[in-house]
Amino acid sequence: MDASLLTIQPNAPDPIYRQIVEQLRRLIASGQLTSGELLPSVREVAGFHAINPMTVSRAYGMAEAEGLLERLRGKGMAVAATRRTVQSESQRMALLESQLQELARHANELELPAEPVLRRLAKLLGD
Amino acid sequence: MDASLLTIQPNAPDPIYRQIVEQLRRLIASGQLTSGELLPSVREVAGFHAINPMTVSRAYGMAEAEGLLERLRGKGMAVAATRRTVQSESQRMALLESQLQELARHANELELPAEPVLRRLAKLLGD
DNA sequence: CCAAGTGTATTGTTGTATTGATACACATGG
DNA sequence: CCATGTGTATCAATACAACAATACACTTGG
Repeated sequence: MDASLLTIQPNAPDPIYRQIVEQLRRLIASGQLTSGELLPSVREVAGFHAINPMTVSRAYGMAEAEGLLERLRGKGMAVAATRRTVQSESQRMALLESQLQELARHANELELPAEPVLRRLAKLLGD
Repeated sequence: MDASLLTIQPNAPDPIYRQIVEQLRRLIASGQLTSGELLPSVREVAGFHAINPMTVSRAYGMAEAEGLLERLRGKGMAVAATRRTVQSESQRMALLESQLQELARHANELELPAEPVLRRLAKLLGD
C-alpha cells in the first residue's frame, strides 16, 4: 500500500487519526488491503500528508487495538492475519448503517421525498 | 414549537450547539417551522434536555447570525420573517449534498455495489 | 408599576480532544 | 556491530465544549 492512497482532510470536522482508522476499516473489509500486507510507515504517511507522525501512530495503535492491524516488530504494521477473508456484503453494509440512518433523519427533517434523494445517491455511486 | 421536538445527543461527535443549529436549518427549510413561529425559550429547551441554557443561547445566536431566526425583545426567538417560503426541493437537496458525497465515498471504499445501498436507504426513507 | 418572563454578556472552571516536539526502545540487514 | 528503519511513550501547547453562577436590559401581562 502506498501513502498516497489514504485520503486525509486536515480541515474536516473529525480528527485526522479517526479518518485514517475508518478508512483502514473499510479498505480491509473490502479486501483492498489484504491480510499480511505491509502498511506505509508512520513517517511515510506523515511526510506525504504533512501531518505529525504521532497522529499516524495513534491511528495505527487504535487499528491494532481493534484487531485490524498487527505489529511486526522492526518492520512496521501489517493487516492482521485474522483478516483472511473479505467481509460479506451484509457485514460491509453494517459499516454504513449509522451513516444511512443519519442521512434518512436529515432527509426527513427536510421533508424531502425519497425519490430525489435516491436518484442523487445513485448518480454519485455510479461513477 | 415544543422543546421535545429537538433531537439532542450529548455524546455525539459534534457539539450540542451545532446539532441545534443544523436541525433548525432543516426544519425551517422544510417549513416545519414557519415564519414568525416562536421557539421554546432557552431555559425551556435547556431544562427539557438537561443542558446548559447558555449552550442553547449560543445556538440561537448563531441561527440569528445566519438569518434563520430573529429576536423579539422580551418574547424570545422566532423564525425570521425573511423565511417566508419553503425552500425549493433543489435547495433542500443542496443541504444534503456533502453528506451524500461522503456516503458515496465510503460505499466505494467498501466496494459495495450501488443496489444494496440504495435499497437500504429506500427502506429507511419509507417509514 | 412590577413581578415574571425573554435572551445574553461575563467570568471562571472543568474536562477533553487534538496535535505537536522530543527522545527512546527495539529489530532489521548489510 | 551498528546505522537505519520501525513504532511509541512522554510531556507540552492549544483549542474547544460545556457548565455554573451571576447580573443585566428588555418586554409582557396583570
